[in-house]
Amino acid sequence: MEPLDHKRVVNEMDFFAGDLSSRQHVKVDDDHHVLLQDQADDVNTGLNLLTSNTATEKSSRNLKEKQRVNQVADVRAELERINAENQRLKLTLNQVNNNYYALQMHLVSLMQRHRNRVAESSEANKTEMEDKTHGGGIVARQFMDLGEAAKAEISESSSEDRSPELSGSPTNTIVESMERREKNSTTTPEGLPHPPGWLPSKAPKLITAMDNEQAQQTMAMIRKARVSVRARSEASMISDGCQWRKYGQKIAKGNPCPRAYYRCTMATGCPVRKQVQRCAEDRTILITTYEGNHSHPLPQAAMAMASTTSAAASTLLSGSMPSADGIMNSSIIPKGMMLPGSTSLVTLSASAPFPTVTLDLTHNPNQRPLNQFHPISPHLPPHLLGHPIYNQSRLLGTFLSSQGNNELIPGHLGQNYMQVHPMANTAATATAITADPNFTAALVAAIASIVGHRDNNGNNNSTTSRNTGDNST
DNA sequence: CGTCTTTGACCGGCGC
DNA sequence: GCGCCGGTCAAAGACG
Repeated sequence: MEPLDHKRVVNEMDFFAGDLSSRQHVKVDDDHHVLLQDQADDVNTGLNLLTSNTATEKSSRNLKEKQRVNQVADVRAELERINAENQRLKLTLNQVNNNYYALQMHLVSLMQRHRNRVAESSEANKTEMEDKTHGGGIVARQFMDLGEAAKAEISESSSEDRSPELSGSPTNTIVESMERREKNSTTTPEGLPHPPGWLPSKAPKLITAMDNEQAQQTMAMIRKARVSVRARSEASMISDGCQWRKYGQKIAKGNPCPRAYYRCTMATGCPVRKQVQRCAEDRTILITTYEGNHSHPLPQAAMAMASTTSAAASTLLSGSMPSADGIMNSSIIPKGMMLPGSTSLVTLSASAPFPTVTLDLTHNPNQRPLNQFHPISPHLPPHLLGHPIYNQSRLLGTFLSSQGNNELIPGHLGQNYMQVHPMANTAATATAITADPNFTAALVAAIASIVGHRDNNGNNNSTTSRNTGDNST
């Protein structure tokens, strides 16, 4: 707490000069009583402190006493305010999560219905064409099969029969995004107009060798699209709701910390892999890189992460791909979680070996490492750092550093828990949270990625590892 | 005994 | 062609 400016302690002091709406004021009334007063409802908190201006020493003593009282009141008020804010954020987050999930289900069901209709109509068209062209139809069919194979390669689990839960995985979203883009084309390779909802590989299509090659290249890129999550954690792996089995470990060049390779074991044959590695520069930062799409329903806890990462991956590959390393201010964070005026806390990289999205959930590296195993100890973090692995991401924003605030609301990606800490450290913390939409957006996104853990009552340790130590990283 | 981790071997891509 | 490097495989061992 900063020492008070005595000159300001005349009649009214505002310890939160700036922006908070529900802050408390300390008032000295006409009888020299120090009153704690809430700006919103003008409630006298009852801390009447008799003051005197007759003797200088008394005045000085009283002043110190006032300062102490002010400090206590300040902390108490902040505690209450943060608690209220915490509750409000939790409620909002729950609502947003529910809405997002419902929308996702709705969208997938609509798409499935639409595709069924398209498949039926194009099946009829195909039969008609084959009847007309005889031999030519055979050639066409061969190309069609190529197209089908290529498509089947990317969406290793068909989007037709996957459950709505699956649509949250990164590559699924990308594939759908591709399909949407191709749908926007106006003609088929044969020069025929596309029927509504025309899909390149679901509906019959003549694919030239060139098209096929390009398609395969694009699809290979999609398959390799990655989402990287940087989080501060002392555990060997962050919990994301899925079950993983370690299948390898390597020392990668440029980082003395070993990189661990995991594959999803929630279903046999699930192609999803992830790499876990500590940041070379700051070993309290854990970098988790996801690749592939799940071939099985995801639990709610995993859905949250999948939603966040899929939105990120989708943004990377849909629309304009950055020609070089760059930052896109697009809504990586699912729309419902994005606050107005906020920018994404994500860095995109297209020049990496694979297109990579980095969600940075770390913050000031000078902050002490957190006790990973404390159930409520999180540090959430808007501070964006570059991607250490590919050395190509850029700083998106360091809004708090510009405000001179190094202390943030405690929050981090815990092994089993995620909870906004009920108490912030300083008034500046509270100010930063409310004032900066970027922080709130980051908070929401990060919480969303692990919110399911609390729902699971802590019984959702994603790893099946028996390791208790951090021996892999 | 089944499951999982560890770790050296192996493979493929890429640059020189 | 060769070496480097990232990624994966699979045998062996650990663990409950």
